[in-house]
Amino acid sequence: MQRTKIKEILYSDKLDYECVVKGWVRSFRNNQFIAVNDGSCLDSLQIVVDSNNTDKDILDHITAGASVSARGIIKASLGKGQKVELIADSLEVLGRCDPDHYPLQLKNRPSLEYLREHAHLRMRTHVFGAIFRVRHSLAFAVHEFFHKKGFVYLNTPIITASDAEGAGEMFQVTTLDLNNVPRKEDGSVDYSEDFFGRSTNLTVSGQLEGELGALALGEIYTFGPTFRAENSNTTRHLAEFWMIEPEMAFYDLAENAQLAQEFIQYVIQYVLDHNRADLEFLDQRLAEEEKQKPQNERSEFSLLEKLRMVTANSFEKITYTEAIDILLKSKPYQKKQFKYDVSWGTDLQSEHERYLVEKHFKKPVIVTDYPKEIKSFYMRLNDDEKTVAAMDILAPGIGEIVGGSQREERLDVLESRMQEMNVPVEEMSWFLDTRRFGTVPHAGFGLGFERLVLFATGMTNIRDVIPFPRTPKSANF
RNA sequence: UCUUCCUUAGCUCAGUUGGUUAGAGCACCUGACUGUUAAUCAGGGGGUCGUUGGUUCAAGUCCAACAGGAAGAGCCA
Repeated sequence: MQRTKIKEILYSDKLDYECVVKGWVRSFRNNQFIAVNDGSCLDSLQIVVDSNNTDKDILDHITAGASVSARGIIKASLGKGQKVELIADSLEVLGRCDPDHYPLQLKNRPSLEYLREHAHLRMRTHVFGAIFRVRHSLAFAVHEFFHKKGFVYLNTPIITASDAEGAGEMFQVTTLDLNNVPRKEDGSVDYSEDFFGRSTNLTVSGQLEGELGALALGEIYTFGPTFRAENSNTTRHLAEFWMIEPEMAFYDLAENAQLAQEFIQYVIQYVLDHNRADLEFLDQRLAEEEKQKPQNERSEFSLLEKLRMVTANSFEKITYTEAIDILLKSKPYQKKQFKYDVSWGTDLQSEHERYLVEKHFKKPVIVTDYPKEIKSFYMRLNDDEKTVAAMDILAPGIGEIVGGSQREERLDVLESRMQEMNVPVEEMSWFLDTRRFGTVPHAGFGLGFERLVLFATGMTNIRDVIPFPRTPKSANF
């Protein structure tokens, strides 16, 4: 008999039918009730066993973490905690779980840090089960959103020879023997002997290749792994993360910002519609965590309230110049509570972004038109020649979740910007070809998928929303 | 990379101004229990106090270095 998933049983009104259920034991109560979870949903199914008529050897091995298979009839539950339960006719232990050595003792509420060190098993817990089901739904919604809009999913290379992307330190990819590196006469490494015949790295962004796609297919998006070898030790940075990068021909900055907002609202609405139980559980988890904090640090909204606010309201849209004005007039600035000074021309610091998003507007904020000196060479120069058509979307609790811009499509302007910022023009000739041959105005943005998952789940550490986090000094599993 | 904090039983954490044999809850083991809901009840076992060095009559407690972890900053998504 084929197994039935627990989700199907719990989310259906059907009764009095026979089925087979397989999963992992969460708890065994009163020598009679086994709570079994199979990962298909947050809740467990209660299996009722007649212990007088069950082999003692089986009963002795019904322990937390053991895997079991049970066959029986689904009945309306006599107890109060659940609607239905499985009255078992037969019960089998598929895989024993020695409770003395099993690292997950869920009744002890192990800390997130402890679970992080046992990442190979943490997906069996309520919290991580919920997180990774929400993560899946978000990924699915990303593809659905772009597909419905007619975007082409483009796979940009993971290994790249371009070192001019300028988005951060790169991981080198090589098959050279590091104990015996071939050298040229001048002592430098001879990369002509390397696998690709040149120096290569893991990608830090698929944007430049994405632009090539957009200037042929119209609208494309990438969704793939991205690598930064920065020594960043924060709750919002990973060395390996997943980035979504749409790139659109014929879009200007305003259309770009509009798309980004629509996109975020769509995927959040998708999980509100499809992951209700998981989000309610994460909402409660966050509420309990908030209770531990002092009153003035607590969030005034619950997770579900925050998510509904994001889908229901337009994001606030301001220019960099307006943001500086707001900050200069703000109480913390006038009371000299900011650690960093505020002045036109310098980048917004975390404390400034947090003030704008969490105190002033209390919702996601799109900041546009930054000074050209603090942004990348490929962003389109505005007519004032001081600012570029850039946009960052700042989210409460996360900070920068989207970074994007209208791209510089004018060959002469782009070349002079590259020279100003010491970007090797010759090496980038393939990129400049798009501007030489049939250039068009276009725009795009990058969104850190894990930061989106952070926002949707209310988790606070990015290492808890990716199954196997890679951070400096840590690449286990 | 910088700053600050943390490391005591399998887990979560107490441990006073340095002072005898380092505690609790849960988990675990033994037993009881057929309507439990993180089941409950009775009994039991379990510790090189992160590592190394130092101060002291005496260090879980004070000092230093190292290791691991966390928070914040910078960089960014």
